[in-house]
Amino acid sequence: MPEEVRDEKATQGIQATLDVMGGKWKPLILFILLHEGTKRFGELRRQLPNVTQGMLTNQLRELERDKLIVRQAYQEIPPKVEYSLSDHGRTLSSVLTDMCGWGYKHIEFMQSIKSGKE
Amino acid sequence: MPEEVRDEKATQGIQATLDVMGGKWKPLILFILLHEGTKRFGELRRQLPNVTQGMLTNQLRELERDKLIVRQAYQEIPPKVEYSLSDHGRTLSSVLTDMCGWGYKHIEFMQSIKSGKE
DNA sequence: CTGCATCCCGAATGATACTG
DNA sequence: CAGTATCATTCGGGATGCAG
Repeated sequence: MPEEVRDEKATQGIQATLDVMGGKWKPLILFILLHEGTKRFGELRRQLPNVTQGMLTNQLRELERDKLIVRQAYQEIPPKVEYSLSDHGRTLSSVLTDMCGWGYKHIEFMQSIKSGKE
Repeated sequence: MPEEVRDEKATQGIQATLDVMGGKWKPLILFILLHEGTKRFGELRRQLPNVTQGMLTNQLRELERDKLIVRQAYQEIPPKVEYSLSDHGRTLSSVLTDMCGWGYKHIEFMQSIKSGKE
């Protein structure tokens, strides 16, 4: 397989991952659902003080569309909606963990450089 | 450690990773440098037909700022500049590979759903 | 050959008010 | 409580022309 094609295919995979969890709040939402299980809309909202209702709804809709989370609505008054990771969403766990780990090493690396300069 | 704090820290790491490789062309640039080693500016440009000069320069500058790649300029006429992964940049390899792998599984997963529906 | 500066656009994000 | 609608804003991405 020519290099260009292989590179392009590799990037497709990475791009797909980025498309799915690249939103500004998606990583945090996924992380919360991964570690704390099912959450109601209001609970998520309270745990994400800087996210507006509209944005939260938006991000949740996209995650649902991409089959990473499951939305369960109860037809009650008052309304009640619960979100949880799907089985497919749980397969993101290792990637999420890896990125988290690398990110921390990166932050430390940058700080070590900074302090070394000054 | 309270849940909110742990979540926030976890997200910091993920966010740092996203900041660093989240640009539209960065994953591909990193992948090429990872697999093919040092490249001249013009070579990269030819391998990324859809990226404008300006964007390529931009992305390379950011990657350099984040210490993922090394820029070596030769003071010649005509100018010659080579880019290569730094040691730190190479530590991204496993993350890149993981994301690539998950992305592909995701693409297949979505296609299996689509074909199942129709 | 390589890179910078400038302008421009559309998408993503965010604030606010309203509804079942 | 959960969600929609609308409008403002910010920002990444892209085109073009110039420069060392």
